[in-house]
Amino acid sequence: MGKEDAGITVSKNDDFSEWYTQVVLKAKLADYAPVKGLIVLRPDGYSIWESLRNTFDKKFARNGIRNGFLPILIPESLLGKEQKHFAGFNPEVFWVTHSGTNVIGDRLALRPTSETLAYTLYSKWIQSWRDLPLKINFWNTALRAEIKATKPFLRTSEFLWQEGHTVHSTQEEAEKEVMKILDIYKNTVEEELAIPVTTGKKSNKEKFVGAVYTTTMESIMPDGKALQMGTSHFLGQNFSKPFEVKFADKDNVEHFAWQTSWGVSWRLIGAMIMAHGDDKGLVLPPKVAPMQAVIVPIYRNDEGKEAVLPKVEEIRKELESKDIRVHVDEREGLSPGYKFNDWELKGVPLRIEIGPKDIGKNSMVVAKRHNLEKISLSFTEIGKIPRILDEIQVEMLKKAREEAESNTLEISDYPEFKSKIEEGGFFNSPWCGKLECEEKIKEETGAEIRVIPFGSENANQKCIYCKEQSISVPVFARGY
RNA sequence: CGGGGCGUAGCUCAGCCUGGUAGAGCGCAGCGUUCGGGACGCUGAGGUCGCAGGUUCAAAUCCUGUCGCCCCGACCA
Repeated sequence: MGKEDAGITVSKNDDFSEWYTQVVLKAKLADYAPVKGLIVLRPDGYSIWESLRNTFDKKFARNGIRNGFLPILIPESLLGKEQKHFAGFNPEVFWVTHSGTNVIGDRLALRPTSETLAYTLYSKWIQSWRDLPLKINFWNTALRAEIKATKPFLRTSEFLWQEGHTVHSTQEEAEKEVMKILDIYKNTVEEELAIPVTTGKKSNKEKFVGAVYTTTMESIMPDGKALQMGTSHFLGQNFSKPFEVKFADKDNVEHFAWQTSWGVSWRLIGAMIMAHGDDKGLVLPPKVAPMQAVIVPIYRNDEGKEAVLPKVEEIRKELESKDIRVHVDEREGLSPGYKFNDWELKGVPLRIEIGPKDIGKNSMVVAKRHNLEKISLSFTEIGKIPRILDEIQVEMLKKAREEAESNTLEISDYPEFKSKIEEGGFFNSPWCGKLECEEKIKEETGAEIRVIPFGSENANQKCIYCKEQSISVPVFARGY
């Protein structure tokens, strides 16, 4: 490849979709698998997932949630036990129908989600109020056949996620858990990935089919489309009844339990790529970056090399002692310019350049990936690096928040809604609560209710569609 | 599922119409010169032309079938 197409060849503004795919592939986060709709994670991509997983695991543990493991095959008889749930997933289930040449009678589903399997076991494990609450999280993959065009991380037929399943003795406690999880999701996504989210409830139409209600966090992407970042469901007794998840209370009366389920997927990585990337490639938030700083030594000849490398090594060790994930680019035969572009493509937050000039001045050039700013730091100021990384993390969230705000509009006039929806964005528009209006709006504009933000109840306005009294001001948007 | 396009080197593609030695650029390997924003020269490796049949003295090229992938229209994290 020549200079022109060594990096990202399209602009994020001109062809967002192509830009996204190129960043994923060229930054070496993932690659396509031999089977349509499936992707392979490469170490830099998987490392981001591991980082998120570690953060979530710590927060889950603090909340009394432990990890377990569930098998991938679920018999059809189990999957069909909760009818609405089953109907919702049926078109996209992969089925295993043979073992070798033998036909399997009760065919096996590759899990689209594990509620039915988990709760079959839960009903065995739970007998008494003393067994509650039961809170288990599962890191695994789910499989859902995607007929429509797929996109790495955003829509694939198999995706990495976590699914948490909790059981409680009271409705109140279960509902509290739903909110607690949503809160963990929100602060993790904002603090680690630097992506602002809007939390609230899904409409009845958009909720998880098996749930009493679904809480969600939604983000707006730079192309104006909404992306669901995670959901936390209150299941009520919708599953505990068919699966007989029952417990004897202190008064020795048997009750059906109250349940929750919740999940986030590697879609979060896709959101991170879209939210922060630019025309030079990926931009990683320091907290999840596999490498936080890369040192590029520069020298012309052996003498230069001998002068530069010991200093580079010294700096590397100092940074490592401060728990900075640092890498030295020792590749021979590549020009500094090539390396700069290469690391920018891969999104490493800080690039440190050390060459003969710097040795003379006792300083180094530090380039920030997120704003392409270059500063000079003396070798004695190396202690500032961790703080700079923290600042970058904060600046990235701030910038993403400003962008999201500028893409959020208050619109109560339907013609205006229709004319502006083409450009995308989050539209805060009053709604009467009726399904017909929600459906008509979707049909006529492609926009759906992404989230009804907490605290958006409002009876003082008129529904944007039917002009009757509003009950809330949901976020309408076109989605991924 | 309905409509269009494409399968030739690791990647992007030319060659096919009009059958006759399988090509280019980039990438890759070695050597040398380079090195502060995508350096250059030389040498070299790398191919069952998606697969299976057929026509022919001869098939990447023509015919038939088949498989796979990509793009556009109804569901989902």
